[in-house]
Amino acid sequence: MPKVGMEEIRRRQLIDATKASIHEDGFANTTIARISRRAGLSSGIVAHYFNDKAGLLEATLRSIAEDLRIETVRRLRDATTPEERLLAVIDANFAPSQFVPEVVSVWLSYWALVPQTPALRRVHAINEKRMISNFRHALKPHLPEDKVKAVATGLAALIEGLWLRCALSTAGVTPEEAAGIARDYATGQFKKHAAANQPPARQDKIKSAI
Amino acid sequence: MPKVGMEEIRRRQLIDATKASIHEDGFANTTIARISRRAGLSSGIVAHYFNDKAGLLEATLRSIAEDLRIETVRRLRDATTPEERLLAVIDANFAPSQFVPEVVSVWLSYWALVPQTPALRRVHAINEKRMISNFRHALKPHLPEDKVKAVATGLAALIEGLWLRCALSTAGVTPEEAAGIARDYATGQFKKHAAANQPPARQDKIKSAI
Amino acid sequence: MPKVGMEEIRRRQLIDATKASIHEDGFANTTIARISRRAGLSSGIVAHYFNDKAGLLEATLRSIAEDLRIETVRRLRDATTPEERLLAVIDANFAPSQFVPEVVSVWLSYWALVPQTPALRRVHAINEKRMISNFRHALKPHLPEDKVKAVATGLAALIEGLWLRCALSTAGVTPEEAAGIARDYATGQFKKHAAANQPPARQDKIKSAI
Amino acid sequence: MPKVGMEEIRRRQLIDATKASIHEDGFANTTIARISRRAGLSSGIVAHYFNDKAGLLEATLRSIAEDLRIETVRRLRDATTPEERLLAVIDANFAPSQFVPEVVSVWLSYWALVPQTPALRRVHAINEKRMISNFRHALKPHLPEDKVKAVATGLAALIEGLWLRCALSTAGVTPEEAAGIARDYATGQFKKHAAANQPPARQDKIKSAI
DNA sequence: GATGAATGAGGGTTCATTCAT
DNA sequence: TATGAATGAACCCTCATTCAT
Repeated sequence: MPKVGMEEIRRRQLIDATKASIHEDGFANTTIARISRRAGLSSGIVAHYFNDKAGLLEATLRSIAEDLRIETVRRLRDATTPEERLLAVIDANFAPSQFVPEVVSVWLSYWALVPQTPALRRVHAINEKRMISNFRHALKPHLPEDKVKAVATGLAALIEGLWLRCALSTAGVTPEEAAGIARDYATGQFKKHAAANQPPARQDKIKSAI
Repeated sequence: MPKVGMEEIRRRQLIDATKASIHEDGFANTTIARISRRAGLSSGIVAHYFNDKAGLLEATLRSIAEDLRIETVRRLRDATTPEERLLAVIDANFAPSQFVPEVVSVWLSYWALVPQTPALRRVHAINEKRMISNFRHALKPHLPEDKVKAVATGLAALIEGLWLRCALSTAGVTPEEAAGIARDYATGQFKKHAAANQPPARQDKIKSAI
Repeated sequence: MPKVGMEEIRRRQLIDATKASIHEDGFANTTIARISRRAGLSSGIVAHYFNDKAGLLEATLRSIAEDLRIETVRRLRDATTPEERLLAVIDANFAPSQFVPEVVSVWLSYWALVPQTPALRRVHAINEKRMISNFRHALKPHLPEDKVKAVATGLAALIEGLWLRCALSTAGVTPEEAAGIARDYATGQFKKHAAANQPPARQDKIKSAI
Repeated sequence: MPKVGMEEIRRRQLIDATKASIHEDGFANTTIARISRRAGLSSGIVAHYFNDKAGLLEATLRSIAEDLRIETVRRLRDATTPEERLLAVIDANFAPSQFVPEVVSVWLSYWALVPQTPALRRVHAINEKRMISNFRHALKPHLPEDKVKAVATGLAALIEGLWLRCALSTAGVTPEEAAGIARDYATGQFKKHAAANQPPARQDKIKSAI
């Protein structure tokens, strides 16, 4: 008599153990044996629930990507103006649940795999598209058409660069500092454009929104 | 009597082959067998010149770090004002020799190893310190003391984030776009501060420098 | 649910195959591949049960040392007089189970490793201590204090020297011949002393015991 | 213009370095690289003078066997009676030049190779034959025909067993103790037989010879 | 006579995978 | 549903050997 709901529990256990192992042991030392030991399960269980080591790794990436998505969606629900939307997306990326070394270590490891792994490439492309899309929508009303892409790209790059430092710097960056830097970049871009092309009132509004 | 000068040639061959393999095969698939085959040499040669696979990998990282350092130093020689120095450092990071997928892939792979590899950790710490130090010196004259650190951090993050996209994006960012985004961030920070705290003349000077 | 009791079976299989390989292939040619092939198992099995090749080799030495210990203990149970004890120990060393080329080859190989292998050094020291201790106890009642050590050493040396010949000589020594030589040495030592220091009656008793 | 006499010098250097390496590094760690480094020469030199690693190893064994032979021959020149001859052979085996750990380590390592190495097997057989032959000749006049072989075998075994202890025992046996034990064995065998089959006068003679 | 750069076979080891239980 | 024993391919590394100089 198979227990119901076991599948979800086991999958969660294994994904969590994978994250922990990538962070603490390093990706190269993340083996099925270590993962299953951390999860308190046998090595065979991975094949049972994920078919493959690759399957577990992919599921783990999907998991953190999903966490970020949820964090973003939740904050976007409360945002009404484009500015608020922009800041909501930024803040989601530096939410405590995302800007912790354990999670960032996973992102970092996966980035290194993306170029050569078709499955991860697809997942990554989707994630990227979503983030950029969010930024472009929020930026569109305030920037000239030809600037939108560059700023959106810059913002995404800045966020990932700050994540990187979170994982790599011994004297790390705090989530608050990181969020501050990213917000600063966004507002700087807004102001610059507003000063040249828009009435001052608009600029104030932006400021207050931030 | 053995041939002289072979050592440097062989080391260069192997380092180049390592870069190529990391980029094309992926770091996880970069084996001594593949590297030496690419170099047109035997597998034993790696032990001969680098002791270890780890030794070759470390030498490869040192190599690209050194290339960046040289690129930076060369540009700094021609820079006279702080602004020019800042832009020189930015441009060095997007020089054609650095902003190519092959080199960026190596950076990417190494980032993923840094947290668990003491030797790479040291190399990374030195590189980081140098980059940040360059930025802080260039930013100091134009920004209030308490802003310098954040902007320097943001600039470094932005650069590495743009490198990341170079490695990961199928529709990649061009070096020119990337450099433009980074310069834009720097000038934005300058302007913002100049507008508030400095005479307009100063601002013009900045603009012209860029 | 894994099969129970497999561990002991596999360990025995591998230890036996190791002995056979050392004897037939020579220690230098005793590889994991050969051992496992002899055992009819895969090469990975060694790591599974012994961690290491070194672990298997150490276990093999412990095995033959243990066999000798058991053989000795069993014979000592039936020995009542010191003379009987002495002969029991001697006979144990030439028991059919010990004085066969296969087992002696293992002893021989290990002797060559002892000086440079701390783990084996410890095992060897224990074995030596036990053998010498057995001899000293048995010799004590019949020899003057200052002779005991030399005779015990001589007896141990003689036994190991006879083992050596068992392994090296094409026209080998038979267990019976070897045991006869060792017994002869022991009784010679007894007699010599008895003739000088003890009443004839005692001497007869020794003779009869032997 | 090739230097004359170089060959003998080089061969000696390499053989000495081989002995040192076997003793200090252990046989398994005795590589051509280590040997030639110890000798202050290049690795290619071994092929030049010994063709092979095997050739060098065989030459090294021949070298210590030859040293023993010379030591024996020298002592036999001064021996006139059979007893003296016997003791001369015994003493040669415990001469300072032979009973040192370095030389004994080499013997030990070679014993482990003899069974599987035809070339060494031949060398060993010759050595053995010579030693046993020496003993038999010396023992013949004093022992009944049927005892000679056993005692000669015992004596050879005892000597090699004592060598073994020299190499393996932490609390080693001194050459003097070792020689004493071996002499004791020989005289014991003589006495035993003399007591039974010969006039007392003969026995005294033996004693004085020892 | 002598070097040491270069080779490549073979070693021990690791580990994802399979499968009987 | 879950185990872990067993496999064997692929890895890194060592090292005897070769050979141009």
